[in-house]
Amino acid sequence: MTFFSEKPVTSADKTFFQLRKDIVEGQIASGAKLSEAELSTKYSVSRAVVREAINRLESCHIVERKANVGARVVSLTSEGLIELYQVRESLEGMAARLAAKHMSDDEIADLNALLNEHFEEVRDGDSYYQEAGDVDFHYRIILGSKNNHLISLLIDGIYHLVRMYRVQLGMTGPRVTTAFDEHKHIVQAISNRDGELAEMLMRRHILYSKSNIELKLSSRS
Amino acid sequence: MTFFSEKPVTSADKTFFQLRKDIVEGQIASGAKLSEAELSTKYSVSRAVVREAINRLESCHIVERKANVGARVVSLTSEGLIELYQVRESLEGMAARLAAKHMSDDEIADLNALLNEHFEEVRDGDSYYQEAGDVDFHYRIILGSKNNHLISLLIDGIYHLVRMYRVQLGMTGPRVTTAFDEHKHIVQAISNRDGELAEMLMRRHILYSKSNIELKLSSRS
DNA sequence: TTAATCTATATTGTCGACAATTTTATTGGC
DNA sequence: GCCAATAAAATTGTCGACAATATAGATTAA
Repeated sequence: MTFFSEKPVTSADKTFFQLRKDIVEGQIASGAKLSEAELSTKYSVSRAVVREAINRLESCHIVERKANVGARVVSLTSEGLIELYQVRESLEGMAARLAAKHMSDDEIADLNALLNEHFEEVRDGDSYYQEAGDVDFHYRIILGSKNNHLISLLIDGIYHLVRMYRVQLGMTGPRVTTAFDEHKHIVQAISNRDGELAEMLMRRHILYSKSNIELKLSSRS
Repeated sequence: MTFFSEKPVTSADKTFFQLRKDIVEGQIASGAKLSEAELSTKYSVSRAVVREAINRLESCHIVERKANVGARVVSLTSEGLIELYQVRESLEGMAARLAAKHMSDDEIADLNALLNEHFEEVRDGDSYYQEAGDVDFHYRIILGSKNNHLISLLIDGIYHLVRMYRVQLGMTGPRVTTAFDEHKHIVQAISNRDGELAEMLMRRHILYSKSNIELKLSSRS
Protein backbone atom coordinates (compact mmCIF):
# COMPACT_ATOMS: atom_id res chain seq x y z
CA MET A 1 0.00 0.00 0.00
CA THR A 2 1.30 3.39 -0.90
CA PHE A 3 0.23 6.35 1.16
CA PHE A 4 1.55 9.44 -0.47
CA SER A 5 0.99 8.68 -4.10
CA GLU A 6 3.23 11.59 -4.98
CA LYS A 7 2.10 12.36 -8.47
CA PRO A 8 4.74 14.02 -10.58
CA VAL A 9 2.91 16.70 -12.51
CA THR A 10 5.76 18.73 -13.89
CA SER A 11 8.80 17.53 -15.77
CA ALA A 12 11.05 18.61 -12.93
CA ASP A 13 8.99 16.42 -10.60
CA LYS A 14 9.52 13.34 -12.73
CA THR A 15 13.22 14.02 -13.03
CA PHE A 16 13.48 14.55 -9.28
CA PHE A 17 11.72 11.28 -8.48
CA GLN A 18 13.69 9.35 -11.09
CA LEU A 19 17.01 10.78 -9.98
CA ARG A 20 16.23 10.13 -6.33
CA LYS A 21 15.29 6.55 -7.15
CA ASP A 22 18.47 6.03 -9.14
CA ILE A 23 20.54 7.33 -6.27
CA VAL A 24 18.71 5.59 -3.43
CA GLU A 25 18.78 2.25 -5.22
CA GLY A 26 22.43 2.62 -6.08
CA GLN A 27 22.18 3.02 -9.87
CA ILE A 28 24.19 6.16 -9.30
CA ALA A 29 26.98 5.41 -6.89
CA SER A 30 27.35 7.01 -3.50
CA GLY A 31 29.89 9.82 -3.77
CA ALA A 32 29.51 10.14 -7.53
CA LYS A 33 29.57 13.52 -9.21
CA LEU A 34 26.34 14.71 -10.77
CA SER A 35 27.10 16.41 -14.04
CA GLU A 36 24.21 18.58 -15.12
CA ALA A 37 24.94 18.18 -18.81
CA GLU A 38 25.28 14.44 -18.50
CA LEU A 39 22.04 13.97 -16.57
CA SER A 40 20.37 16.35 -18.98
CA THR A 41 21.01 14.05 -21.91
CA LYS A 42 20.38 10.93 -19.82
CA TYR A 43 16.87 11.98 -18.81
CA SER A 44 16.15 13.92 -21.99
CA VAL A 45 15.32 17.19 -20.30
CA SER A 46 16.92 20.60 -20.19
CA ARG A 47 19.67 21.50 -17.79
CA ALA A 48 17.28 23.77 -15.91
CA VAL A 49 15.04 20.94 -14.77
CA VAL A 50 18.05 18.83 -13.83
CA ARG A 51 19.29 21.73 -11.74
CA GLU A 52 15.95 21.99 -10.00
CA ALA A 53 15.94 18.26 -9.29
CA ILE A 54 19.45 18.46 -7.87
CA ASN A 55 18.50 21.41 -5.71
CA ARG A 56 15.63 19.46 -4.24
CA LEU A 57 17.88 16.50 -3.57
CA GLU A 58 20.25 18.82 -1.79
CA SER A 59 17.44 19.92 0.52
CA CYS A 60 16.82 16.24 1.30
CA HIS A 61 20.49 15.82 2.20
CA ILE A 62 20.84 13.23 -0.54
CA VAL A 63 23.37 15.25 -2.48
CA GLU A 64 25.86 17.91 -1.45
CA ARG A 65 26.57 20.89 -3.63
CA LYS A 66 29.40 23.39 -3.74
CA ALA A 67 28.95 26.67 -5.53
CA ASN A 68 30.61 26.83 -8.93
CA VAL A 69 31.89 23.32 -8.49
CA GLY A 70 28.99 20.93 -8.62
CA ALA A 71 26.96 18.34 -6.76
CA ARG A 72 27.95 14.94 -5.47
CA VAL A 73 25.88 12.13 -4.03
CA VAL A 74 26.47 11.92 -0.30
CA SER A 75 28.88 9.22 0.80
CA LEU A 76 27.54 6.56 3.09
CA THR A 77 29.56 6.58 6.28
CA SER A 78 28.98 5.01 9.65
CA GLU A 79 28.95 8.50 11.18
CA GLY A 80 26.25 9.56 8.75
CA LEU A 81 24.22 6.51 9.61
CA ILE A 82 24.49 7.23 13.31
CA GLU A 83 23.48 10.85 12.84
CA LEU A 84 20.55 9.83 10.69
CA TYR A 85 19.27 7.32 13.20
CA GLN A 86 19.59 9.78 16.05
CA VAL A 87 17.37 12.20 14.18
CA ARG A 88 15.02 9.42 13.27
CA GLU A 89 14.82 8.22 16.86
CA SER A 90 13.96 11.70 18.00
CA LEU A 91 11.34 12.49 15.38
CA GLU A 92 9.72 9.12 15.16
CA GLY A 93 9.55 8.90 18.93
CA MET A 94 7.61 12.15 18.91
CA ALA A 95 5.43 10.79 16.10
CA ALA A 96 4.51 7.78 18.21
CA ARG A 97 3.71 10.03 21.17
CA LEU A 98 1.45 12.19 19.04
CA ALA A 99 -0.10 9.20 17.30
CA ALA A 100 -1.24 7.88 20.68
CA LYS A 101 -3.06 11.15 21.16
CA HIS A 102 -4.38 11.83 17.68
CA MET A 103 -5.07 8.57 15.88
CA SER A 104 -8.73 7.70 15.61
CA ASP A 105 -10.03 4.42 16.99
CA ASP A 106 -10.55 3.22 13.44
CA GLU A 107 -6.99 3.99 12.51
CA ILE A 108 -5.75 2.09 15.52
CA ALA A 109 -7.95 -0.83 14.59
CA ASP A 110 -6.47 -0.80 11.09
CA LEU A 111 -3.02 -0.73 12.58
CA ASN A 112 -3.85 -3.82 14.64
CA ALA A 113 -5.17 -5.52 11.54
CA LEU A 114 -1.95 -4.73 9.73
CA LEU A 115 -0.03 -6.23 12.59
CA ASN A 116 -2.02 -9.45 12.28
CA GLU A 117 -1.38 -9.74 8.54
CA HIS A 118 2.20 -9.06 9.35
CA PHE A 119 2.24 -11.83 11.93
CA GLU A 120 0.87 -14.41 9.52
CA GLU A 121 3.49 -13.52 6.97
CA VAL A 122 6.18 -13.95 9.58
CA ARG A 123 4.73 -17.27 10.67
CA ASP A 124 4.59 -18.54 7.08
CA GLY A 125 8.19 -17.60 6.67
CA ASP A 126 7.38 -15.19 3.89
CA SER A 127 10.03 -12.62 4.58
CA TYR A 128 9.73 -10.88 1.24
CA TYR A 129 6.88 -8.61 2.29
CA GLN A 130 8.63 -7.81 5.53
CA GLU A 131 10.49 -4.82 4.16
CA ALA A 132 7.37 -3.17 2.81
CA GLY A 133 5.39 -4.21 5.86
CA ASP A 134 7.84 -2.57 8.20
CA VAL A 135 7.76 0.68 6.26
CA ASP A 136 3.98 0.47 6.13
CA PHE A 137 3.81 0.16 9.89
CA HIS A 138 6.06 3.11 10.51
CA TYR A 139 4.31 5.27 7.93
CA ARG A 140 0.95 4.75 9.60
CA ILE A 141 2.25 5.92 12.92
CA ILE A 142 4.00 8.88 11.36
CA LEU A 143 0.83 9.89 9.55
CA GLY A 144 -1.11 9.22 12.73
CA SER A 145 0.79 12.01 14.43
CA LYS A 146 -1.27 14.42 12.32
CA ASN A 147 1.67 16.79 12.45
CA ASN A 148 2.33 17.83 8.86
CA HIS A 149 5.72 19.31 9.57
CA LEU A 150 6.85 16.11 11.27
CA ILE A 151 5.35 13.99 8.51
CA SER A 152 7.18 15.91 5.84
CA LEU A 153 10.52 15.76 7.60
CA LEU A 154 10.26 12.01 8.03
CA ILE A 155 8.63 10.87 4.81
CA ASP A 156 10.07 13.36 2.36
CA GLY A 157 13.45 13.51 4.06
CA ILE A 158 14.70 10.92 6.50
CA TYR A 159 13.06 7.85 5.07
CA HIS A 160 14.63 8.08 1.64
CA LEU A 161 18.04 8.36 3.25
CA VAL A 162 17.31 5.41 5.53
CA ARG A 163 16.24 3.40 2.52
CA MET A 164 19.44 4.42 0.72
CA TYR A 165 21.51 3.00 3.55
CA ARG A 166 19.44 -0.15 3.76
CA VAL A 167 19.44 -0.87 0.06
CA GLN A 168 23.07 -0.11 -0.57
CA LEU A 169 24.26 -2.06 2.44
CA GLY A 170 22.12 -4.95 1.28
CA MET A 171 19.96 -5.39 4.33
CA THR A 172 16.39 -6.06 3.37
CA GLY A 173 14.04 -7.28 6.04
CA PRO A 174 16.41 -7.93 8.90
CA ARG A 175 15.55 -9.34 12.31
CA VAL A 176 11.98 -10.11 11.39
CA THR A 177 10.75 -11.83 14.48
CA THR A 178 12.07 -9.56 17.18
CA ALA A 179 10.91 -6.44 15.35
CA PHE A 180 7.41 -7.85 15.24
CA ASP A 181 7.20 -8.03 19.01
CA GLU A 182 8.42 -4.48 19.31
CA HIS A 183 5.79 -3.33 16.84
CA LYS A 184 3.16 -5.13 18.86
CA HIS A 185 4.11 -3.39 22.08
CA ILE A 186 4.13 -0.01 20.40
CA VAL A 187 0.62 -0.54 19.08
CA GLN A 188 -0.51 -1.65 22.52
CA ALA A 189 0.78 1.57 24.01
CA ILE A 190 -0.99 3.58 21.32
CA SER A 191 -4.20 1.62 21.92
CA ASN A 192 -3.93 2.53 25.59
CA ARG A 193 -3.42 6.14 24.57
CA ASP A 194 -0.15 6.09 26.47
CA GLY A 195 1.91 8.55 24.45
CA GLU A 196 4.82 8.57 26.83
CA LEU A 197 5.28 4.81 26.63
CA ALA A 198 4.70 4.76 22.88
CA GLU A 199 7.49 7.28 22.42
CA MET A 200 9.84 5.32 24.65
CA LEU A 201 9.17 2.03 22.91
CA MET A 202 9.52 3.57 19.48
CA ARG A 203 12.84 5.10 20.41
CA ARG A 204 14.15 1.79 21.70
CA HIS A 205 12.83 0.05 18.61
CA ILE A 206 14.82 2.42 16.41
CA LEU A 207 17.88 2.11 18.60
CA TYR A 208 17.77 -1.66 18.22
CA SER A 209 17.32 -1.25 14.52
CA LYS A 210 20.35 1.01 14.40
CA SER A 211 22.49 -1.43 16.32
CA ASN A 212 21.44 -4.17 13.97
CA ILE A 213 22.48 -2.22 10.90
CA GLU A 214 25.72 -1.10 12.50
CA LEU A 215 26.53 -4.70 13.26
CA LYS A 216 26.12 -5.75 9.66
CA LEU A 217 27.98 -2.66 8.52
CA SER A 218 31.02 -3.37 10.65
CA SER A 219 31.13 -7.04 9.68
CA ARG A 220 31.03 -6.03 6.03
CA SER A 221 33.91 -3.59 6.01
CA MET B 1 28.04 36.50 17.86
CA THR B 2 27.18 34.77 14.64
CA PHE B 3 28.00 31.14 14.25
CA PHE B 4 27.21 30.15 10.72
CA SER B 5 28.36 33.18 8.81
CA GLU B 6 26.49 31.88 5.79
CA LYS B 7 28.28 33.63 3.01
CA PRO B 8 26.21 34.13 -0.08
CA VAL B 9 28.53 33.40 -2.97
CA THR B 10 26.13 33.10 -5.85
CA SER B 11 23.41 35.49 -6.86
CA ALA B 12 20.77 32.91 -6.04
CA ASP B 13 22.22 32.73 -2.51
CA LYS B 14 21.84 36.44 -1.97
CA THR B 15 18.32 36.43 -3.32
CA PHE B 16 17.44 33.47 -1.13
CA PHE B 17 18.78 35.15 2.02
CA GLN B 18 17.17 38.47 1.19
CA LEU B 19 13.83 36.93 0.38
CA ARG B 20 13.89 34.81 3.50
CA LYS B 21 14.69 37.85 5.58
CA ASP B 22 11.90 39.86 3.99
CA ILE B 23 9.44 37.08 4.72
CA VAL B 24 10.60 36.23 8.23
CA GLU B 25 10.60 39.87 9.28
CA GLY B 26 7.21 40.48 7.76
CA GLN B 27 8.17 42.81 4.90
CA ILE B 28 6.34 40.31 2.75
CA ALA B 29 3.10 39.39 4.44
CA SER B 30 2.22 35.91 5.63
CA GLY B 31 -0.02 34.28 3.05
CA ALA B 32 1.08 36.63 0.26
CA LYS B 33 1.57 35.37 -3.25
CA LEU B 34 5.09 35.36 -4.59
CA SER B 35 5.07 36.47 -8.18
CA GLU B 36 8.26 35.42 -9.92
CA ALA B 37 8.20 38.33 -12.35
CA GLU B 38 7.52 40.83 -9.59
CA LEU B 39 10.34 39.58 -7.35
CA SER B 40 12.58 39.40 -10.38
CA THR B 41 12.31 43.16 -10.94
CA LYS B 42 12.32 43.88 -7.20
CA TYR B 43 15.65 42.16 -6.58
CA SER B 44 17.08 42.92 -10.03
CA VAL B 45 17.81 39.34 -10.96
CA SER B 46 16.48 36.95 -13.54
CA ARG B 47 13.40 34.85 -12.99
CA ALA B 48 15.57 31.74 -12.83
CA VAL B 49 17.36 32.80 -9.66
CA VAL B 50 14.08 33.89 -8.08
CA ARG B 51 12.72 30.47 -8.87
CA GLU B 52 15.69 28.83 -7.22
CA ALA B 53 15.30 31.00 -4.14
CA ILE B 54 11.61 30.15 -3.92
CA ASN B 55 12.38 26.45 -4.29
CA ARG B 56 14.77 26.62 -1.39
CA LEU B 57 12.22 28.44 0.72
CA GLU B 58 9.75 25.72 -0.09
CA SER B 59 12.17 23.14 1.29
CA CYS B 60 12.36 25.19 4.49
CA HIS B 61 8.55 25.13 4.75
CA ILE B 62 8.53 28.91 4.56
CA VAL B 63 6.55 29.00 1.35
CA GLU B 64 4.11 26.56 -0.22
CA ARG B 65 4.04 25.99 -3.94
CA LYS B 66 1.45 24.49 -6.25
CA ALA B 67 2.47 23.32 -9.70
CA ASN B 68 1.49 25.68 -12.48
CA VAL B 69 -0.11 28.01 -9.96
CA GLY B 70 2.61 29.60 -7.87
CA ALA B 71 4.05 30.03 -4.43
CA ARG B 72 2.57 31.65 -1.32
CA VAL B 73 4.14 32.51 1.99
CA VAL B 74 2.87 30.11 4.64
CA SER B 75 0.11 31.47 6.82
CA LEU B 76 0.81 31.71 10.51
CA THR B 77 -1.74 29.61 12.35
CA SER B 78 -1.89 28.34 15.88
CA GLU B 79 -1.88 24.78 14.53
CA GLY B 80 1.28 25.52 12.60
CA LEU B 81 2.89 26.96 15.69
CA ILE B 82 2.01 23.88 17.72
CA GLU B 83 3.36 21.53 15.05
CA LEU B 84 6.53 23.55 14.80
CA TYR B 85 7.16 23.50 18.51
CA GLN B 86 6.50 19.78 18.75
CA VAL B 87 9.20 19.18 16.17
CA ARG B 88 11.46 21.63 17.89
CA GLU B 89 10.92 19.98 21.25
CA SER B 90 11.81 16.62 19.79
CA LEU B 91 14.92 17.69 17.89
CA GLU B 92 16.31 20.14 20.39
CA GLY B 93 15.76 17.67 23.19
CA MET B 94 17.91 15.22 21.27
CA ALA B 95 20.45 17.97 20.65
CA ALA B 96 20.76 18.59 24.38
CA ARG B 97 21.18 14.89 25.02
CA LEU B 98 23.94 14.64 22.45
CA ALA B 99 25.56 17.87 23.59
CA ALA B 100 25.96 16.39 27.05
CA LYS B 101 27.90 13.59 25.46
CA HIS B 102 29.87 15.42 22.79
CA MET B 103 30.63 18.94 23.93
CA SER B 104 34.22 19.48 24.99
CA ASP B 105 34.99 20.77 28.47
CA ASP B 106 36.05 24.06 26.92
CA GLU B 107 32.81 24.43 25.09
CA ILE B 108 30.90 23.77 28.28
CA ALA B 109 33.01 26.37 30.06
CA ASP B 110 32.19 28.87 27.33
CA LEU B 111 28.55 28.03 27.70
CA ASN B 112 28.76 28.76 31.41
CA ALA B 113 30.50 32.05 30.69
CA LEU B 114 27.73 32.97 28.28
CA LEU B 115 25.22 32.18 30.96
CA ASN B 116 26.98 34.56 33.35
CA GLU B 117 27.04 37.42 30.84
CA HIS B 118 23.44 36.64 30.26
CA PHE B 119 22.73 36.83 33.98
CA GLU B 120 24.31 40.26 34.32
CA GLU B 121 22.28 41.57 31.46
CA VAL B 122 19.14 40.31 33.09
CA ARG B 123 20.15 41.81 36.43
CA ASP B 124 20.86 45.18 34.81
CA GLY B 125 17.45 45.08 33.21
CA ASP B 126 18.97 45.21 29.77
CA SER B 127 16.44 43.10 27.96
CA TYR B 128 17.54 44.14 24.49
CA TYR B 129 20.22 41.52 24.17
CA GLN B 130 17.93 38.88 25.57
CA GLU B 131 16.55 37.84 22.22
CA ALA B 132 19.98 37.34 20.69
CA GLY B 133 21.29 35.82 23.89
CA ASP B 134 18.56 33.23 23.94
CA VAL B 135 19.22 32.24 20.35
CA ASP B 136 22.93 32.18 21.11
CA PHE B 137 22.39 29.78 23.98
CA HIS B 138 20.29 27.41 21.97
CA TYR B 139 22.63 27.51 18.98
CA ARG B 140 25.58 26.48 21.11
CA ILE B 141 23.79 23.44 22.38
CA ILE B 142 22.57 22.53 18.92
CA LEU B 143 26.08 22.83 17.53
CA GLY B 144 27.37 20.96 20.59
CA SER B 145 25.40 17.92 19.48
CA LYS B 146 27.98 17.50 16.70
CA ASN B 147 25.24 15.93 14.62
CA ASN B 148 25.32 17.72 11.27
CA HIS B 149 21.98 16.43 10.13
CA LEU B 150 20.33 17.61 13.32
CA ILE B 151 22.14 20.94 13.15
CA SER B 152 20.97 21.56 9.62
CA LEU B 153 17.37 20.68 10.36
CA LEU B 154 17.26 23.06 13.29
CA ILE B 155 19.37 25.98 12.13
CA ASP B 156 18.58 26.01 8.43
CA GLY B 157 14.97 24.98 8.90
CA ILE B 158 13.12 25.23 12.17
CA TYR B 159 14.75 28.31 13.62
CA HIS B 160 13.84 30.63 10.77
CA LEU B 161 10.24 29.57 11.09
CA VAL B 162 10.33 30.04 14.85
CA ARG B 163 11.77 33.50 14.34
CA MET B 164 9.06 34.25 11.81
CA TYR B 165 6.39 33.47 14.37
CA ARG B 166 8.17 35.42 17.09
CA VAL B 167 8.78 38.52 15.02
CA GLN B 168 5.40 38.67 13.39
CA LEU B 169 3.54 38.05 16.62
CA GLY B 170 5.62 40.78 18.22
CA MET B 171 7.19 38.80 21.03
CA THR B 172 10.81 39.69 21.38
CA GLY B 173 12.54 38.52 24.52
CA PRO B 174 9.65 37.17 26.57
CA ARG B 175 9.77 35.78 30.10
CA VAL B 176 13.40 36.68 30.58
CA THR B 177 13.93 35.71 34.19
CA THR B 178 12.26 32.31 34.26
CA ALA B 179 13.96 31.25 31.04
CA PHE B 180 17.30 32.07 32.58
CA ASP B 181 16.82 29.59 35.38
CA GLU B 182 15.81 26.93 32.92
CA HIS B 183 18.93 27.60 30.89
CA LYS B 184 21.01 27.29 34.01
CA HIS B 185 19.64 23.89 34.88
CA ILE B 186 20.17 22.63 31.36
CA VAL B 187 23.80 23.67 31.46
CA GLN B 188 24.21 21.99 34.82
CA ALA B 189 22.91 18.75 33.40
CA ILE B 190 25.28 19.04 30.46
CA SER B 191 28.17 19.78 32.81
CA ASN B 192 27.33 16.62 34.70
CA ARG B 193 27.25 14.77 31.37
CA ASP B 194 23.72 13.73 32.14
CA GLY B 195 22.25 13.54 28.66
CA GLU B 196 18.95 12.08 29.76
CA LEU B 197 18.27 14.95 32.15
CA ALA B 198 19.50 17.54 29.68
CA GLU B 199 17.05 16.27 27.12
CA MET B 200 14.20 16.28 29.60
CA LEU B 201 14.93 19.79 30.78
CA MET B 202 15.31 21.10 27.25
CA ARG B 203 12.00 19.62 26.25
CA ARG B 204 10.26 21.19 29.22
CA HIS B 205 11.97 24.48 28.49
CA ILE B 206 10.59 24.46 24.95
CA LEU B 207 7.16 23.38 26.14
CA TYR B 208 7.07 26.35 28.51
CA SER B 209 8.20 28.59 25.71
CA LYS B 210 5.43 27.28 23.52
CA SER B 211 2.79 27.85 26.17
CA ASN B 212 4.06 31.37 26.60
CA ILE B 213 3.73 32.17 22.92
CA GLU B 214 0.35 30.49 22.68
CA LEU B 215 -0.84 32.62 25.56
CA LYS B 216 0.14 35.82 23.83
CA LEU B 217 -1.26 34.53 20.57
CA SER B 218 -4.68 33.80 22.02
CA SER B 219 -4.89 37.12 23.85
CA ARG B 220 -4.07 38.91 20.63
CA SER B 221 -6.68 37.35 18.35
C1' DT C 1 -30.48 36.63 -14.63
C1' DT C 2 -27.70 32.68 -14.40
C1' DA C 3 -24.88 29.23 -15.99
C1' DA C 4 -21.73 27.36 -19.07
C1' DT C 5 -18.47 27.84 -22.76
C1' DC C 6 -15.15 30.14 -25.10
C1' DT C 7 -11.57 33.75 -25.49
C1' DA C 8 -7.95 36.66 -23.84
C1' DT C 9 -4.62 37.54 -20.46
C1' DA C 10 -1.29 36.53 -17.14
C1' DT C 11 1.70 33.29 -14.75
C1' DT C 12 4.44 29.32 -14.42
C1' DG C 13 7.38 25.66 -16.72
C1' DT C 14 10.98 24.60 -20.06
C1' DC C 15 14.54 25.49 -23.15
C1' DG C 16 18.97 26.99 -25.45
C1' DA C 17 22.56 30.49 -25.32
C1' DC C 18 25.83 33.39 -23.04
C1' DA C 19 28.75 34.77 -18.86
C1' DA C 20 31.53 33.59 -14.94
C1' DT C 21 34.19 30.38 -12.53
C1' DT C 22 36.79 26.30 -11.87
C1' DT C 23 39.56 22.64 -13.47
C1' DT C 24 42.84 20.77 -16.52
C1' DA C 25 46.61 21.17 -19.86
C1' DT C 26 50.53 23.65 -21.57
C1' DT C 27 54.37 26.40 -21.49
C1' DG C 28 58.36 28.56 -19.58
C1' DG C 29 61.84 29.21 -16.09
C1' DC C 30 64.86 27.40 -12.57
C1' DG D 1 62.93 17.02 -13.61
C1' DC D 2 59.94 20.07 -10.90
C1' DC D 3 57.30 24.06 -9.86
C1' DA D 4 54.89 28.30 -11.18
C1' DA D 5 52.42 31.03 -14.33
C1' DT D 6 49.47 31.02 -18.13
C1' DA D 7 46.22 29.42 -21.59
C1' DA D 8 42.56 26.23 -22.97
C1' DA D 9 38.66 23.37 -21.91
C1' DA D 10 34.88 22.11 -19.30
C1' DT D 11 31.36 23.03 -15.87
C1' DT D 12 28.28 25.82 -13.33
C1' DG D 13 25.57 30.23 -12.92
C1' DT D 14 22.57 33.58 -15.15
C1' DC D 15 19.66 35.34 -18.57
C1' DG D 16 15.84 36.21 -22.02
C1' DA D 17 12.52 33.89 -25.01
C1' DC D 18 9.09 30.49 -25.99
C1' DA D 19 5.60 26.82 -24.57
C1' DA D 20 2.13 25.09 -21.49
C1' DT D 21 -1.07 25.83 -18.01
C1' DA D 22 -4.25 28.37 -15.16
C1' DT D 23 -6.99 32.53 -14.20
C1' DA D 24 -10.15 36.22 -15.37
C1' DG D 25 -13.30 38.20 -18.50
C1' DA D 26 -16.60 38.17 -22.30
C1' DT D 27 -20.18 35.95 -24.89
C1' DT D 28 -24.06 33.18 -25.64
C1' DA D 29 -27.83 30.04 -24.56
C1' DA D 30 -31.30 28.54 -21.40
